[in-house]
Amino acid sequence: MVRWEPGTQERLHRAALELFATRGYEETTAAEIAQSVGLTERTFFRHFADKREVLFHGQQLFVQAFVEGVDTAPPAAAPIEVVAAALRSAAAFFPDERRSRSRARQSVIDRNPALQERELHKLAILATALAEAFRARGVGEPAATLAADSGVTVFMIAFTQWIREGEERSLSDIAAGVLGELRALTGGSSAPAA
Amino acid sequence: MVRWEPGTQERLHRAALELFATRGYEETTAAEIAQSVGLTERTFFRHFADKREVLFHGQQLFVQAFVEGVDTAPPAAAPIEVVAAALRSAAAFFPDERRSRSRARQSVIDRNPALQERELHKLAILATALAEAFRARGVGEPAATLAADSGVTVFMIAFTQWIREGEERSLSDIAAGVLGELRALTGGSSAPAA
DNA sequence: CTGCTGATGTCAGTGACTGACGTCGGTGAC
DNA sequence: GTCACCGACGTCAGTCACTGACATCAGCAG
Repeated sequence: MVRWEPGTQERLHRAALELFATRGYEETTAAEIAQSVGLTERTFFRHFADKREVLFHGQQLFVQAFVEGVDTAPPAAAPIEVVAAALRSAAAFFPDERRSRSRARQSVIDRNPALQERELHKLAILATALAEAFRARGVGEPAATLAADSGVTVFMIAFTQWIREGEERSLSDIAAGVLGELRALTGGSSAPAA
Repeated sequence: MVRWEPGTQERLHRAALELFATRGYEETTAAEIAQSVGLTERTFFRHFADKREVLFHGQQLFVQAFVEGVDTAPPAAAPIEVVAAALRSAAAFFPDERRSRSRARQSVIDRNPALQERELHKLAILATALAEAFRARGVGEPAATLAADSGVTVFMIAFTQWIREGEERSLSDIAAGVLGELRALTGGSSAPAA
């Protein structure tokens, strides 16, 4: 018999999402989350740096997929093509089955400014990692940062659309369309997909 | 004789910046900031929603300048031209005399993740306001959001460069250059300014 | 059997914030 | 002139996020 249940962080993450969704983020204390899975507040804070962080458990893999999309793009690809490749790689992390769960999670974040701030910070970290990946391919500054930030912006616009009620296209398809709009906006040459 | 000194928020803002810069953000309590200008902690929190907010006092005018740049651009201007106009308007808020003070303030923010989160949030609010201004001009979605986000991204890259030690170009000039790089990156037509 | 390790519990403390209520010059109605 | 009201502030008590220090104890290596 094991002394403690395994997967502590995952259990806390699920419990937190559940409580935040039903009772609200501010109305839920860290102690309550911990108690709901049979742990103490102190243990909660050993696993997560702060109360917000519990909602972002597992994001690491997503960032990794996004960055790998940049790393594995053909060496000769232009930055904008690399962004497109990274977008496809990142979008693969959100198959359609996940749409409903993603929507629920985003709803919690959208309802609380403190959580929005943390999300923005995570995206900034992602953009920093992407910029570094671009530099590793030989892209200079400020092009690397511009490409990274643009990629994140396009992704978030596409993601927001993806979880919208009634939307049925895949995240990858939506992202490709938004990237086309960006090209049209700044370059003026390629028209956005219909 | 007045009962209280005027300009309470401004005094708190200055005192906070001073203390954060010398002692560090986390090592400075809200009560200390308040006491340093002869007030109590309770009064501090009547003027600022939280401890971070004191550092962002006055940002409203900057956002206003940025948005007005969009509003006052020629009706026929293409979105990318409108972004350029908004950038000039926003950059006018940071004349070269302000470079040193801006650098000091940014240094405080860069040293603390909590402050970075708040700054990101402020930028997100700015981007939202800009997107609304674009929509008011008849720009649809996602173009409006893309233009707004791109404008903010370009501004921040330029701002970061502007406060760099040794940099002597004006913020406006730097921003114009970065915008050119963005066009080159996504459109591929116009080369960045040398 | 013994000693060490790692995840957890317990406890006490700090600091960010908040609600309730009291204080008191300044101001306008009369 | 006075008197009621208002607005900016002080005081106090309380909650909750978070932290450091120390204790506990099943499992594992020897």
